[in-house]
Amino acid sequence: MARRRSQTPQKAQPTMHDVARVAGVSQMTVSRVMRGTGYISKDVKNEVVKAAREMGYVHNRLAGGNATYDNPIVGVVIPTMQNRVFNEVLSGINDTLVESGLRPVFGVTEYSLETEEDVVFDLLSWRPRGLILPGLEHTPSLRKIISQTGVRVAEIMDVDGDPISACFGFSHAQAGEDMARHLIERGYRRFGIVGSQGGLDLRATKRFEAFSKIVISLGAEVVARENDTQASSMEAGRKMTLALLDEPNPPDAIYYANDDLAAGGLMHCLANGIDVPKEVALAGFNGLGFLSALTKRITSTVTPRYKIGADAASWILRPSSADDGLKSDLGATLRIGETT
Amino acid sequence: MARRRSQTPQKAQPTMHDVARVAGVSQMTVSRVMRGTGYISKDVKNEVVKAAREMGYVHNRLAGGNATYDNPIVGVVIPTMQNRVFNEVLSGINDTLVESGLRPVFGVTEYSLETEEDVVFDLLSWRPRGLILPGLEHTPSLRKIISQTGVRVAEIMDVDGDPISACFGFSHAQAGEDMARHLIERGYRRFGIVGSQGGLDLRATKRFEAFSKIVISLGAEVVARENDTQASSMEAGRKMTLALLDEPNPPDAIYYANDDLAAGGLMHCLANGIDVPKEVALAGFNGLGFLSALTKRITSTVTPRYKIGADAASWILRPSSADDGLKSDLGATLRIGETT
DNA sequence: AAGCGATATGTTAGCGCTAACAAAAATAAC
DNA sequence: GTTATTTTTGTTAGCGCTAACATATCGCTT
Repeated sequence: MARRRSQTPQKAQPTMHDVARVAGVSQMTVSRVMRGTGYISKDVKNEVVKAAREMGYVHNRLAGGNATYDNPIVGVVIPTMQNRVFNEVLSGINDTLVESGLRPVFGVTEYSLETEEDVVFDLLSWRPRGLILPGLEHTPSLRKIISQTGVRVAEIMDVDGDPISACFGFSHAQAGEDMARHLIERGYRRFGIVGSQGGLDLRATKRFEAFSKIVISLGAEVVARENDTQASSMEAGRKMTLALLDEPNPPDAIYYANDDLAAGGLMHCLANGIDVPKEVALAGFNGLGFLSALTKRITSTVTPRYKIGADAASWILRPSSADDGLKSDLGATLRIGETT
Repeated sequence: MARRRSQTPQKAQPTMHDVARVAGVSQMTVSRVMRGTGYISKDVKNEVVKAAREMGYVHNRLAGGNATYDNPIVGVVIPTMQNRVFNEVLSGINDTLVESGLRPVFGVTEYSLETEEDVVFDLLSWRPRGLILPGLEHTPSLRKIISQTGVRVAEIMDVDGDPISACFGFSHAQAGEDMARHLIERGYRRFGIVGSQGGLDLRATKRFEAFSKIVISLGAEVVARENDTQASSMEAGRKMTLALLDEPNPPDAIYYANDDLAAGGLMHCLANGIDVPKEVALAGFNGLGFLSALTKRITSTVTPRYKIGADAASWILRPSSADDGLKSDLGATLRIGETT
């Protein structure tokens, strides 16, 4: 077994050298067997695999990565873990990476660009093969360190702006505009807007801005806004809907930052005998699966969450940098339900 | 800048040696500054930090970890990403680890013990400081490699069984029993059981078994079961509830594997004018926040998800192995709502 | 002014692994 | 049967970093 310079927290692990001795070959041969590269005879391979298994040897990719400057990991930054949207994005990323033998290492920003900076710096210390970041907005320091290290960066969820190298998402401005036009067409004129995260969700803000702009340009108005500082949830949606509809001149349609908030709104109406969409129309965002389980199908914008993750991951995996400046708009489509 | 043996995928990164040359000190001094250990004079420290920042130097923890046999990472294995329960567990893990400068590296098993084996093996190749695994059930090979490597393992979500070293969770048997007693006490006698993941969720199975046992021992019966192979969701819950209640002799109470399924059931009843709990009672599991946003508060068992993650992570961080064999029952409490 | 502990920096020898090169051994070509 | 080619193994040097062990330098006491 490997000798140690100092006492370790764990048991001393066998090294390739140890395996090599047991299998009666050179350490390099063990290395080749482990990586499955170069020429190895069947017999030797079996011998090595057997010895390794018996000894409980686990290939040390850290040392390997150190020797080759290339580690099979990708740094993944997300704004929050408390949101099922990112579950699906992460699934797409994870599935794609694992297929190629890579692993994601996560960092969470809690919607703070300053935290994002710290997180990215930390993730870079793992010398990842690439980075996946949320959105196109970043601090100057972040941009600087990215360009200094030359790390491959894929930005996701948004295409309204200029990517560092490549971005995968859809246009939030377009989504907001589409929803505004749809609601106006249906005859609604007095709009409420409900968000969360205290406006830190920059993508939601983009949707709301585009939405408001169109609404106003078409002669209607945004009469009320609610923006909780907490994380988005059905509870928050229900609470804010109550607040909005309790006012003297309530809106006739509410545009929510996402489906959870909208579903909360629907629950409020259901519980209080408010007719949807007669008394008030509701529209969400994301087109999550659970909407189909509610009593009324909520109008929403369906976003390609899994695909965004999968595409971003496979772009990172692609060695070519020919497709720099790539703006991949995966599209978001309005899905009209029974609440508008 | 560092010389390279071969062309690299990324730009050549500066090394400590490069920073040292620019700052006019030895490489070891840079190492000390980066890690904040040993004696360093203010002037030298500032000089080094400045040089590093200008050059865009990022500390290479891989090489460091290789030299010290100790990497600030923890391998985290979860059954699925498509479940908000794990979001909260992961939040607890992540918050706790990040506070101590560690990072989680994830693996997903999709509820397969064989996949778990592969995932753990892969995670071990990062020489993590510890491993967090879901549940107490694992394959023999998995157990073998764990004991051979001596890696620190925290098992989470369950305490019904013997942990490898320590476990953090609650008793699913107890939770199932509590729910059974509550429902029996309320007068329900004909039970339906609704699960998902095709029975692969071993913890749900434990709850259902304890539930059924108590139900039968108290003279009532389980008249119907539904167990979708898909992932758990409101949609699946609604669909299975329909199937259950469409039969000739429907149950008078349904015990769901989790809140999403139960909420789906409530939606089905709501949409079809079925009185809850008069015609049928519904009970979920987990006590997720969104339950409070529904039209009726669903009876459920509240589980300490965040705390499970946080406790498991801080146990990994604790160097002492004195608390081996630790079984930390964080408790799950019945929360009676309006659906039973 | 010598002596001392505390502070501050440098030197050396690796960590476990892989790229690159070298050298055998097996096979094919003629 | 010899040479060219392919397959199989080994040797050497080094990745970027840190533990352990020097070696200075400083401030302070007596």
